[in-house]
Amino acid sequence: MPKAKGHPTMLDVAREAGVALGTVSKVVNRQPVGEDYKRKVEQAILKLGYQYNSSGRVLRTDRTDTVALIIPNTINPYFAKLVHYINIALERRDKKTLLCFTDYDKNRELEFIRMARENQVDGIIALTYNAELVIPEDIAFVTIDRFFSVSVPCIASDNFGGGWLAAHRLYDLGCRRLAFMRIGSSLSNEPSKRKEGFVAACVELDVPFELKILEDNAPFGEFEAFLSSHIQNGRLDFDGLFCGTDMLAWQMIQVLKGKGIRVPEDVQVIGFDGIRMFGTLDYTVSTIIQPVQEIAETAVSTVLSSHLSTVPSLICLPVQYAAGGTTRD
Amino acid sequence: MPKAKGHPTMLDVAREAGVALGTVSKVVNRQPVGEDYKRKVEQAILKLGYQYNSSGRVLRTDRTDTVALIIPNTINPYFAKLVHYINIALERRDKKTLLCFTDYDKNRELEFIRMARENQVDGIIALTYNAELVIPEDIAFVTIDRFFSVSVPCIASDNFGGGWLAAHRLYDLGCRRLAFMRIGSSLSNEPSKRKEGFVAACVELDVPFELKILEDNAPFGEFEAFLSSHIQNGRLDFDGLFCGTDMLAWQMIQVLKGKGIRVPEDVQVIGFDGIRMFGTLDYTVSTIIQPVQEIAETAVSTVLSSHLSTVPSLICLPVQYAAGGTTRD
DNA sequence: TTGTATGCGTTATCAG
DNA sequence: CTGATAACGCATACAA
Repeated sequence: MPKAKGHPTMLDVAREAGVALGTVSKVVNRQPVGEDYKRKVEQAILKLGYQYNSSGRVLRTDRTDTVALIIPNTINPYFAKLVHYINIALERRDKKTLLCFTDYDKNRELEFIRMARENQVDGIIALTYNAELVIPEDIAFVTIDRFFSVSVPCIASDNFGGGWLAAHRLYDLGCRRLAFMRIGSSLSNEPSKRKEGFVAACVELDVPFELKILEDNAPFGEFEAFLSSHIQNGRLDFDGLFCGTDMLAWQMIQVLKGKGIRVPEDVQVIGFDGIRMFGTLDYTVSTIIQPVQEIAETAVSTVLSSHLSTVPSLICLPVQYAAGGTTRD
Repeated sequence: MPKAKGHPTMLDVAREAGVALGTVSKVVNRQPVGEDYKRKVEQAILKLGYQYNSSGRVLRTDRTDTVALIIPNTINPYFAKLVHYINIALERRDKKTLLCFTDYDKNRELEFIRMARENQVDGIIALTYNAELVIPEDIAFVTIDRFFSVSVPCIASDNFGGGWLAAHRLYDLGCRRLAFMRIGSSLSNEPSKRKEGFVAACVELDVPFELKILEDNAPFGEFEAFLSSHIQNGRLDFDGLFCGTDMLAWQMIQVLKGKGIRVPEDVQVIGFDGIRMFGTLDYTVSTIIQPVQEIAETAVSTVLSSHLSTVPSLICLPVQYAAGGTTRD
């Protein structure tokens, strides 16, 4: 009979079944046990309404089967998708997800890492823009989109290839003068290679191009000014625009429309990310699709196997183009 | 000196500092301790690189400071927003979020609840469409958008009021014949009250209206057929449309455009949820905004205080209208 | 105040 | 294959 207070434990079950504590543990963990014993234990479990309590095992084994996911937020649809597929991938491996939104706050990131270690997580997957982040060596750590060092595996899209693809696509669609726009951290992270790939392709194709890159805190109006400066007599002087993200592409399209420039008739626009309306409907703009599911899957399998220390330090996964109404294909 | 294997524990710190184990515990937990002792302990912690390990406390106190969040996915922007604000609200109270995506799978829901209890979570917040779900009585449980019983607090928007508001708004904007469309579970959950509020307002305003409600598995084409059947000579025979969600509103607008009906010139459309482009830009359609942040805040404070058993069983939070380009305001 | 000792629920070892 | 018992790291009641 269980003690008055609290739930029954394995010991209670053992007493009820008339077997030893260890036997109960084995039954619960599906280890080989005599048929008779197994049945007796199972009956006792049912009778007492025993519920397994993992905190004992955590203390004993240091295994929580939990992975911490550190990401800015889930409002941004790209992050939301990432969180979704990472959780699914962990779920499939019987791991739990401890979720941490940083809102780009450096202190919060540090606090979360501390907390995660305190909770003995089996690993950490982080998407962070914190340049100064010091990554603990004694815990499995995998980053997304941001390379820290060879000892910390980083998973990302083929951002360079995506930029290259965008330029080529615009060229193939008839554009002969291109522009690239982006906003965001001056940090040299993987997504910044989108520009490099774009520029490389432009040079390769021998097509003239413009670049407009804003810092995080720059006033948005600078983009408008940039566009205005390229409009002469109501005509834009470039006919292909590649934006660092779908969101920026969308915003720029609104600005262009406000200035009487038609998309895709006057200028064709390609974004990056592969965001869909409401997550599942049409693409918001023509775009370079990030393989979010593959990124998630790779991050998870990497973080769970990273004790092997034979994992590559940077994994780039292939992107893909999709038309979304802002190009003439 | 810590034992060769593993990290140093409080006992190691105590030995290093020349104090008792209990004293270390008190310093770590910020309980009153003599200045000298405190300093000695802190130095020892630094010297050994001691890291607090919560698994001991969990076993000892049964407190994990963790809440499980069970939700279909994070692809749907409404869910994504909810996850975001719930995590933030928990964070602010120094609680951790254990994330579980069900993808509408009933077995997964049950599995997650079992897992959550196994992990001794302090409470569960669930958004579920499972009608048969049996909610454990011995754990703090709060639902969102779905009322189960008076002993399980449910947090939701004022869905009835939202439907009422939508009809009134359309009327005020000049509409004189209305329609309502919705798709989804036949389950009698809180969101289904959107229709009731809409109907009540139509009756009150003495304005004629149509209803088109599809089951989850119904072919989408039925909506198109419905719209087609209301088009005579290229003109729609109603001038105001209220949809159960922003997503449906968006889809219907595409269908209408395909049939040559202009929005908002020929028909004004209002959705429900308050979804914005990319989470932060313009509203996707004119809409009834759900107070997601308040829902999150309320769910969290309720689940954390639900041992008081004085909490109300249904809390409806006020909604609000916002123009989003699909109405003539 | 500080120190000591016990127990939380489980796993794992080792002797029957 | 089973039974007894010792950890695991921490909190806390109780003794000093």
